[in-house]
Amino acid sequence: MPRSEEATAFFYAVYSAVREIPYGKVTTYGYIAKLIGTPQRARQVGIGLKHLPQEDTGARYNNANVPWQRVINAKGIISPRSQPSGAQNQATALRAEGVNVTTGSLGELEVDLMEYGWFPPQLPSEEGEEGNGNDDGNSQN
DNA sequence: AATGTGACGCATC
DNA sequence: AGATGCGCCACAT
Repeated sequence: MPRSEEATAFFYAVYSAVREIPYGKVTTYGYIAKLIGTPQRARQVGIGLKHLPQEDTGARYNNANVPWQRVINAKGIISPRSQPSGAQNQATALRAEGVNVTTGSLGELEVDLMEYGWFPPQLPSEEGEEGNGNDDGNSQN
């Protein structure tokens, strides 16, 4: 693992938090950052997912046990900066679990956060990890 | 070692 | 409304 201890620990916290996102729900990079106690590091959350290991590397967190597809940006749009087909790939993965992904006129792949967003409240003294995660958080209106 | 880039988000203009 | 600036900091060159 080519990263510093600190970066590795941060990435692990990210992966661990992402694993808490329920099937068929999505959340944002910024929210994951907030959940692990570093609300200003949404960008680093993206970096962590970008470097999520392949399943066959044997890494304990990998693209098979971390639902990376459930993380999108705060605008409710699948990050267009991934691989050329990466965004489409992510959309396909989300649709496979029942998430309605719409395509905008400019090709943006959007998810309705009111409908599918997962934003449970986190306790002030609870950072790094949280044992619960039951609320599905969608309380529109 | 230094600089540029970027799976982001929010305040401002 | 859309555009720009800035904080954040791991990684590639």
